[in-house]
Amino acid sequence: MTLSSPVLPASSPDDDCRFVRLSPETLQLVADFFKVLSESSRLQIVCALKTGQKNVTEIIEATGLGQANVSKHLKILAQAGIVNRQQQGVCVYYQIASGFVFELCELVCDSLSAQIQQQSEKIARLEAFRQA
Amino acid sequence: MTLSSPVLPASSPDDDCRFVRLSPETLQLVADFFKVLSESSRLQIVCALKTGQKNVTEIIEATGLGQANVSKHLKILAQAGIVNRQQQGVCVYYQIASGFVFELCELVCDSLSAQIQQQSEKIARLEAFRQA
DNA sequence: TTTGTTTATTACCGATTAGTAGTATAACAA
DNA sequence: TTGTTATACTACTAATCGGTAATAAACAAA
Repeated sequence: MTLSSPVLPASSPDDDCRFVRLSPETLQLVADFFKVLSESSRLQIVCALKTGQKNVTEIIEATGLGQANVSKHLKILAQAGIVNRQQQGVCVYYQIASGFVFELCELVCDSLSAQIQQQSEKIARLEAFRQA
Repeated sequence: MTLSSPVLPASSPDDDCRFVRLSPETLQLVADFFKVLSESSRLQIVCALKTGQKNVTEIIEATGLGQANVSKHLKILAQAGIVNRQQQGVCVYYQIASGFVFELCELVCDSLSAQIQQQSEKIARLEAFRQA
């Protein structure tokens, strides 16, 4: 199951460039998904849920964010399919819908680390050159 | 090379939850990276560069975006380390810095496809239930 | 020099959004 | 019923951001 859904074009086997042919509408969907993850408050909430489901109050305590704020962000995360909502009596519990989010975040972390590593090596070389 | 850089905490071998322990500052870095990819115009530019390097004029033609707009987005993409800048005479050529971006986008595409697939199956079941 | 081309930058407008205070609603307990 | 707790919702403000027109700078060609 990759890109065989009705709205996303199918990829041919000998084509490693399927992302190039995506329509503007599909790109907008992808961009919208990235936008959900482009707010540190929402990433904080996602992190707080990594160890298991939490209700809203527990999320508020874990993140230090305001109640209305958390509620708003949870709605956005739920609409994006990143978290699931489950009512249990008075409380509403939220949990990560798929570990996929963490895959994404760790890929970005790795990339950022590599980038920073490269930059510091470049600076070190420049420094060595300046000394000589 | 994963998270051994100075600013990002190292992960212990038996820990598959390194993302949980990231500091707010690191989360902000990750969020900022996602924000760069959260605009369909920038994704269009990335797509246009998938087949190889292009100068600004070629990118403008490929995407249909305005010149000032493309220039601004290219600056943002370059600052994020997603594209590389290379001056060749009068023209400035840009190219994708790492195929990593496409990995990310295709992961999101796959996830969105799966999501849409699930939703249409759910609707189909509801429809079948309504008919009966 | 003058003209045209390529790219970057600045200033501005309109739209979006994060955070918050206040309010509403729903479930439960006393 | 009354009060309390948990969550959601509704303006509202301040800040951010995308798109664009205008300008500038660098360079090539006539």
